[in-house]
Amino acid sequence: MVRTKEDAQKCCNSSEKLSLPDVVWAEDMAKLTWALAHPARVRIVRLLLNRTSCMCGEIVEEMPLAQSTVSQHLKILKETGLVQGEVDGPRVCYCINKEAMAKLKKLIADL
Amino acid sequence: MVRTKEDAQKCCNSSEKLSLPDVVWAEDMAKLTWALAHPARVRIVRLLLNRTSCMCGEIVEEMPLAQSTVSQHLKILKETGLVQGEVDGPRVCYCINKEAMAKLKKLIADL
DNA sequence: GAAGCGTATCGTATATCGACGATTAACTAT
DNA sequence: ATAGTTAATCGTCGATATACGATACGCTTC
Repeated sequence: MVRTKEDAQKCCNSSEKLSLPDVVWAEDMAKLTWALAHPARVRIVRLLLNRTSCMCGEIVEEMPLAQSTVSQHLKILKETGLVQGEVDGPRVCYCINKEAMAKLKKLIADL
Repeated sequence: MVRTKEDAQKCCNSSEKLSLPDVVWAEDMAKLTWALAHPARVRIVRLLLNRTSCMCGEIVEEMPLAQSTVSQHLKILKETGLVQGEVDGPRVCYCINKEAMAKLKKLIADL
């Protein structure tokens, strides 16, 4: 346990100027991480990564959620760019956006 | 644009059994990513990574938020394990939990 | 023990999330 | 056109997140 002011100094001995990271960068990061900040969305992403692409209906089948709820999660994933949907007649074929995924991975890896 | 059922088949040609990832794993991932799912928390984490440790008050100074709000974000970061706080007399010295950070990085990298 | 400092917690208000069923929209096939 | 299939959207509700000021707590110092 730190006890004195000197110890505190030692504890926080970084003398570098306290420069906050770019606000835009933080919002970017937050947006992408937020896309994965729900178990259902994590599972959807994992599912798509395993299958290269997937019909919306197939996703619904594998989730203990209503179709409308899954659709909402997919909408969020699309908005963050992590997932793309391609219309296929009455169906929609979802797949991972690899660039967005790479961006997320890089952002986290570079933390 | 995909047009026929055959094309759809081609689009979603994965014949592997649709096996969902572990629910626990998904919740784990969601919990950790949720910790970063807010710009303020991203900035706090970045700040701590730059400084190895930091007094709560210093964090508050750099954020456009009230002290109580920053304290709440720190609480969330502590609950997810990403950040540790060490009491130092009247102050609290925060630092990154490197194991938790490594876990997050691995989870994302292995996606 | 009283005062001062730094942080956590409480209480509250607003906004957003997450879930669902119902409905609508888009496309196919008959 | 009509019916059927699939996905998106709407409306709603309860739960949670986020923000703040006010207050309580813990520690140090006098």
